[in-house]
Amino acid sequence: MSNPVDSPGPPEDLTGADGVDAALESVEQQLSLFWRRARSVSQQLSRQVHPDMEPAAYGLLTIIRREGPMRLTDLASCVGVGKPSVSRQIAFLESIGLIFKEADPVDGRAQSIRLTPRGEEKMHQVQDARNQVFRERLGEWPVSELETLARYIAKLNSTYERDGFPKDESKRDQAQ
Amino acid sequence: MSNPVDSPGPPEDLTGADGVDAALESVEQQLSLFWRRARSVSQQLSRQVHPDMEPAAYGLLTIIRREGPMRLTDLASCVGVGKPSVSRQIAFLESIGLIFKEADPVDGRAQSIRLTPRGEEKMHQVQDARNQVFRERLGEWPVSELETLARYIAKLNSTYERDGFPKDESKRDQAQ
DNA sequence: CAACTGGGTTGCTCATGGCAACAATTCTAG
DNA sequence: CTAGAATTGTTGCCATGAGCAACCCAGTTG
Repeated sequence: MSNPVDSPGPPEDLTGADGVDAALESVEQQLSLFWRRARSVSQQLSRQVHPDMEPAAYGLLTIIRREGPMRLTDLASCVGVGKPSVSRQIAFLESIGLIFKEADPVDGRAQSIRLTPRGEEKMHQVQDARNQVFRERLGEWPVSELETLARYIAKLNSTYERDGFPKDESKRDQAQ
Repeated sequence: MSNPVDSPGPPEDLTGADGVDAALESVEQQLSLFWRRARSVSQQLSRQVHPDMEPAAYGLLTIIRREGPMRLTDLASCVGVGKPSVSRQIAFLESIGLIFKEADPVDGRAQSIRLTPRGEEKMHQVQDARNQVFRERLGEWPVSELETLARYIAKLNSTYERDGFPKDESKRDQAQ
């Protein structure tokens, strides 16, 4: 923002803040639109791949699977929502046998949430199906673009991280 | 339950599709995370810029502003949600005096939705404030990345378009 | 022991959106 | 010209997901 960089590649030679402003506006609008559409798409997708699997639940499961057993609070803070929501989701997932809660031997209050074998299995199926759908939608994209997109969104996500979520306690700061 | 959706041995020809697969998975995960986080961020943002302005309403207003007066159905299809949702949002926006509905002289059923002067004014304020917030968050990004991000998300959005939304036109009530 | 802290759950409410059913209007046959 | 189809927008009912507050239970500390 401070420095009008001589971009070697792209020819967008807009001077500093102007270009940033325009670009920010584009990002904002596209993001806003995407956010709104994403709901129906995500529900649709979830219903395709597995009717039992709620869209929100899938996100939790991927994290648990990727990060290994973790406590509910960590999970909540990782996904960026409050504990109550996660608690309910987890309760549901436990009720259908995809995860189980294991008491932490060290800390009696805490609990390790982990996938059951059936959960692992289902995740395989669902991820397969999801991958297929995504490939139908984005398969024609050049790999480099996909990678870039993933990287940028990850960057976006990490940007949100440093600002704090309604984490229910400790950091319930309300940006004012 | 038994498993009605098992796809037994689909041709897993990963002929060079490995990279695509991995990239798709990244995109999927980041998108999933983003979608989940975006809600709280968006609400937070909306509350900052203007407490009266619901997150969803803002999206509608930007579109109306950009595209000019339009009918409710077009608006709904443009934003990718059903008519009922938009109808309610619009009713709310009208109740707080940001838009008004003008009867179409040609088609008695239709109505042109347009911004009131007050709506224009408020949009200015809100957009200013939003821009500021976005700049705080993304201002350090190189312009080229912002532009690329915007372009990719736009591409993503257009990808969804061709697939159709729950547009509510497809299935109609079957007569008296 | 009591008091405090931190992990998780539950009750209530809100925001958003879908589907179905509806009223009002226009269009299209016969 | 009139009956039925189609379209525009509205409303009722319900589902999902999330937040806040209040609560319970286990550990920690004095």
